[in-house]
Amino acid sequence: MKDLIILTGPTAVGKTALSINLAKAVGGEIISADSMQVYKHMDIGTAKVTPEEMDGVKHYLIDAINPTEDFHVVRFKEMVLSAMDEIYAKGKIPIICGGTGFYIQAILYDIQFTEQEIDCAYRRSLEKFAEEKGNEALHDKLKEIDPESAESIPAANRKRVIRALEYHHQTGEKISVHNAREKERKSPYNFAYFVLNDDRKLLYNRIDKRVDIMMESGLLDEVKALMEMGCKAGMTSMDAIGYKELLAYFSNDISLEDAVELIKKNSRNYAKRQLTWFRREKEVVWLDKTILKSDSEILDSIMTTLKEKGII
RNA sequence: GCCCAGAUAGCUCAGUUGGUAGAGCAGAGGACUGAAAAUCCUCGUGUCGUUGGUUCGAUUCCGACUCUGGGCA
Repeated sequence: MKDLIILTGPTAVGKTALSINLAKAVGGEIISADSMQVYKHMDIGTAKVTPEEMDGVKHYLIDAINPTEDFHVVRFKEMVLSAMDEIYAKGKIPIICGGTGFYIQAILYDIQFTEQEIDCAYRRSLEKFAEEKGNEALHDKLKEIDPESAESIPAANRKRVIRALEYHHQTGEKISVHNAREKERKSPYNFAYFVLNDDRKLLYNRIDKRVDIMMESGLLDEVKALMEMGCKAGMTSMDAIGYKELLAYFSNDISLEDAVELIKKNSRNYAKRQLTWFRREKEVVWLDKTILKSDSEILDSIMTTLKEKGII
């Protein structure tokens, strides 16, 4: 079994600096598991690692695609798998670092996705149907073909209702069956899964402060430049926190002050959702900064776990 | 100093024709398997500013006091 290190945690907890120290300590290379740092030209708002911070440690999946492109788990998985091959070939250990729990899970448990390309036309027709007939009517369609999914997905969650219908449409299988099957998967890796966490109040303070720093560092100009490249609301990349709010400001929907407050709030809510995700993951090693006070203590704790697992 | 308006959940406020109260936001918990920084679900007891009075009963009516706005001097 191949070794794999995962380092994650809520936004602004301090993953980046730790990941680089860790990579140096174990002779690893870093693969970003961040749904927004993959995009070029989105540096300030995604708090992307700078080349200086990388300090010679190789990073994958950073600045990998253009913000006008679409990105999703399947693409992520393909790219990560090839990066991992490259790293193993060098005899190094891959360190997956980033805050997108869903992406991490896809790699860790080697979740299988369907081969088909997404059928945009079908998706759009469902969207239109919901727009005209309402979420309930769409949900009723799902009830007919896959009652189990309909039971677990609320009608209001249109996105997931659409995906469930789409899955059935493409494969003839119920997505509930697929989900149940994938849930049973055992990881093909000898892995260590670390979640860095801190006191909620401290974390929120750090988030608020970091947003102020982003604004001082020129986030407005960054967003303006993206608009000039053709980025607009509705694109996957422009759903990113820090970007969608400033886009709303530029289209005169909200004041700058409100936009900044919204960025802070959305970041806080996001951090909370991330923690909900990680709590549910099995075999997670929590690194609690209220107990492990210094960087070296955290690193020592990680090294101990890695030795236990035979990774180093 | 005088006049007016407020004082109710962390915040902004609603309300109770007198029977101890509820929205939005913030916040908390949860879900998630090709949009995931996305999308969605659940959760509201608080000396109703303090203190007297009227009343079977006051957060609600009356008085005084304190504080906060605004106005007049």
